[in-house]
Amino acid sequence: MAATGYILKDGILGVFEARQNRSVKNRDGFIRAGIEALNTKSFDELKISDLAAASGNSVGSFYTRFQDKDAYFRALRVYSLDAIEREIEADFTQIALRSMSSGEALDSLVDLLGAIFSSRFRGVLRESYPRILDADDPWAPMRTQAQKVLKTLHDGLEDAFPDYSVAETKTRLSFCFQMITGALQNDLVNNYHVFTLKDGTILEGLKEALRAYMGVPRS
Amino acid sequence: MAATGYILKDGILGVFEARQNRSVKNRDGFIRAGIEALNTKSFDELKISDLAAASGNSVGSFYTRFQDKDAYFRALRVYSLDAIEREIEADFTQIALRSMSSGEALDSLVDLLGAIFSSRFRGVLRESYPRILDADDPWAPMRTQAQKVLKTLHDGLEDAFPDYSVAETKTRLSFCFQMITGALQNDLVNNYHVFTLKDGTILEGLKEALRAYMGVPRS
DNA sequence: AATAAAAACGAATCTGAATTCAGATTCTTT
DNA sequence: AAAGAATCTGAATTCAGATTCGTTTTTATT
Repeated sequence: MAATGYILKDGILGVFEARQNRSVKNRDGFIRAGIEALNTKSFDELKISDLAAASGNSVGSFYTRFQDKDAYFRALRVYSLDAIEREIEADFTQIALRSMSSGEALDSLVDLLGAIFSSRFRGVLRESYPRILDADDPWAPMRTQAQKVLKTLHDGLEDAFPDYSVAETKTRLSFCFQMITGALQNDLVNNYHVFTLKDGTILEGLKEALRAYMGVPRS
Repeated sequence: MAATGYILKDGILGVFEARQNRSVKNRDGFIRAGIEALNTKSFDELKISDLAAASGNSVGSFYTRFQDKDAYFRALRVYSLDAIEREIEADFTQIALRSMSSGEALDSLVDLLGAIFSSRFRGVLRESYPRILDADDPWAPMRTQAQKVLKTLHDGLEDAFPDYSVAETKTRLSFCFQMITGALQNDLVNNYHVFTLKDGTILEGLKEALRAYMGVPRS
């Protein structure tokens, strides 16, 4: 029976199955090192030899786990999106939403995405965007997750915006989601902006703008 | 006297001065080919040999004009930002704004940036963002231009938003600007979004959201 | 504890695109 | 129209990393 990793699910293209625990540790070490390094450098700037050094492994052992550098990125992404998904499921629940006003619910969406984009996975996310159009549709789990979040939000709030029909509300919430991810992805790459995630100003701005867009009366 | 190019200003780091017209044509050919190619590929994917072939030049002649591939990108960027700047100066004027309501003025800002992000320079812009933090501060002309646009807007509209003080109006217009560029830059990289620049839906959404954010009454 | 399968190791090899360079050609100047 | 400067050319070179591979070490099985 194959040893099971506590970190990574099986069956990623180009990621070899680990039969011994030491290779699981090896693999997980590379993944941890990569996720961290991507918060400082671009993927192109990562050298296999540096990753090996950082995780106490050898270059050769990298290639016993990953077919090539691309397969390695796939592993980083699967792990990260998976962890993000778990955090969302835990934090963004129908139950929590029920106790909120429509404005607070919108705010909590902003905060949720803000937390994700400033998490330790931000580097992986940043590098994932330019690969969205790859043939294996790597962003599919993100889209699915976004749909779930929107459904959660919408199910709790379909009648909460009196200015708009149920259908219009759905469309508008989808636009809100896109505005938030647009602003945050932008902030990930840039650094000069007046409003930024670093000091929370971008989240404050988004909250106000989205409340206004959804016709939520001022408190 | 040095031959003067009709396309590129002088004095870019690593771009050699052209003394004969054939080298100006050569250089401009490379620049045109690059701007076009970047609407299809990433800068890393551009091969000097392909650029040479596309512009009817040789690999060697590339290096008689540009110190290296980076200097070439700088040239692409200077040329593009310059052309964008000229278009903005021509289209986004105080005079034009005077004939508009505050809502229409906001709309015209969205349209202006939408036009830029879907112009033939979109590839250069896409590649410029990840280089914003370079030591030579390549984005400086863009920031200057943004300030000018905001000043033009603000000067024409400082009393147009009764909900907000003059200072608050300024801050808010700056946030509007950032929302627009965020959404559009995002659209440049991604492709799966519901709202996109391709069909104008993203511009419509932005217009509505920003009007609401600025407290412009519905028409 | 012997054997075989996995895995680790890192120096050597490979790769492919950027860059160079030694003529060959075209301008510019006198 | 000759001389010298500028430019062009593309095959050869360089180079930074990714990838491989022959050995050695560790683990699992008997």
